[in-house]
Amino acid sequence: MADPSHLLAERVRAGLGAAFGAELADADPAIRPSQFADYQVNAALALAKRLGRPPREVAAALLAQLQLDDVCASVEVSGPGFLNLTLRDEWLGGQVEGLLADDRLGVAREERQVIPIDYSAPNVAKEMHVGHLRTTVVGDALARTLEHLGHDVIRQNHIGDWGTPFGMLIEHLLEVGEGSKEAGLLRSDPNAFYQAARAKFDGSADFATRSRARVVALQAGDPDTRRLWRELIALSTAYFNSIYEQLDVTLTDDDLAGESTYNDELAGICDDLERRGIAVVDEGALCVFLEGYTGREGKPVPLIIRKSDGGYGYGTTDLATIRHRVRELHADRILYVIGAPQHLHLQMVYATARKAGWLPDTVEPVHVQIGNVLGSDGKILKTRSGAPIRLRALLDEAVERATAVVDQARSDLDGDTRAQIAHQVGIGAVKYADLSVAHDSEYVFDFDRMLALQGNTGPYLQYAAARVRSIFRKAGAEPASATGPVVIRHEAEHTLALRLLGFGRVVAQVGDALEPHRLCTYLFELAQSFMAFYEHCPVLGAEDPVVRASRLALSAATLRVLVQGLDLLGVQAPDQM
RNA sequence: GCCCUCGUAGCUCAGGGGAUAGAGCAACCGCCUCCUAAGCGGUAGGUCGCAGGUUCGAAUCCUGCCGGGGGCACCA
Repeated sequence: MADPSHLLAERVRAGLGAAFGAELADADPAIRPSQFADYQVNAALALAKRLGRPPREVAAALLAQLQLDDVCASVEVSGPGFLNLTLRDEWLGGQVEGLLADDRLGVAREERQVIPIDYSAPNVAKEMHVGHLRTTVVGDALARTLEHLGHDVIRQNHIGDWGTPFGMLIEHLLEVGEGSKEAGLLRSDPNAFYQAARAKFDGSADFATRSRARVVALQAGDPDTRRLWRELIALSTAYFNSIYEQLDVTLTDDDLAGESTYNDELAGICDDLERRGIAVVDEGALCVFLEGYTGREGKPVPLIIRKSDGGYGYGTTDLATIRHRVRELHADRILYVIGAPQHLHLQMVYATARKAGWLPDTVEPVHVQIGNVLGSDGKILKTRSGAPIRLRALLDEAVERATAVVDQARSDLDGDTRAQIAHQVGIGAVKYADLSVAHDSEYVFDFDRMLALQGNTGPYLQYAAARVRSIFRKAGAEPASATGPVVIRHEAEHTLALRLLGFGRVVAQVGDALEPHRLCTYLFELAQSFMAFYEHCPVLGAEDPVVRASRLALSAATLRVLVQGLDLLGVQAPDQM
């Protein structure tokens, strides 16, 4: 375990026991990062009252019993009763050497859980928008991170591939002809296809009638209709995949688990719930009423599982989905990386599934709420209102802007190399922008800020990694060959080393709290620490070969943590920038 | 009306019981004969929405209020 706070906590507990008796040995040592030292121990303040002694006296008594000489260069009582700990440079150096010898860089393997993750979930024949971008990017980062922690992640792309709009879409596809240029829009500009179908539906009573009939045929399993439906899906998934590829997202066709997957189970679910009295017919619809869910005027809010026209909504498919994930996939945790507005609905689905016995207490469903993306007016950014932003256009523009910068900054490189870098930087910038803010907070969408290439951004982290690589390129050495020994003499080295040791803890936190932005914050601070080190501590120019070897090792460790961390986020690190 | 969520520097956001509340952007001042200046160092900028409460200690926990956003029966 590379993270120093584990060891410090152990030592402080032992000290507490020695100073105040065994019954306090299990007290919270309250080790925290400190702005006045490497760490601070806050235990004395919390224990002062319990012991009936002044906090500073408690701190002094604890200090007298602490055995930290091998780890800390100084331990002192400070302020009202804090203990400030500063780690020994030699100890830190040894820990970094340990990190370099560890191919997991201090990330512990956790007890294996099966974790289906529901994310991305775009709709067939529709453009992916900024909302999809966020669930896709956040979900993918969680999938990568949990996998790295040793879990069995099952990606579930719950695409919208069923429902009444398909009558209209199929009729439109039939009219424009399969293989036509119009049909090809499904791959490149799905909204154009959808809107054309919609326009016909709204403008022609005859078309609308045929569309409705087509829905019936689709549900009845009419072979021709089914074939056309599959064609729609094939074209749409080609579009999704092209976006995923551009975004460097790990989703593939193997992860498709669309709504239609559960069609055959829906009637059975309804019958079962109705027979057991969990669902009742109300105003013609089959509903589940749950205690504690009331809406307007105190009226109970139902989870509708069968509409009054006999059709099924997403409540029913969501129940089928959760049952499948428990029964067939043997899930331990189920992640729903879905928009925050759906929180109530999901709570009701979970509660219904629990009531039906499909979701045992041992299985934890978690809604990873994705905050709405707002326009500059502070209102929700919808594709309908205002100028819709096509995801494809957004990604292309990100790469274009990066291209302009790379072309200008690195005219020495050939065109292909520059294009490759621009792609990694542009896409990385967009993904990092989505990942670096808390997933449940709403944020104001701003092209310029998202695509900015300075500050707390993906490109800043990529640049830090590129600078390390540049050092090794210049040295003609491989990072893997830089193994130390690590001797720390400069403050910037000390700070960098300390930072490096925190990686495993942060990754574990991300897996636990499901908050990738914590990893972003960590990596940004690591990159900042490296930048300061880079400015103040010449690596190749170091005269003392021992110092040079040590700094190379610190650089190598930084590179590995940065690249690994960025990889967990789904962001690539270019070789040079 | 009920429920969820947010309110922290001019802007975008971290921080979710501990010291003088942080970062980026924007502003201002410095730094390329030296491993990539997409960088580094510094200055300035905040009654943490308001009011109570709990606590030795509250931006953080509790209650109320104000303000923004969202949700609340057949679109998913």
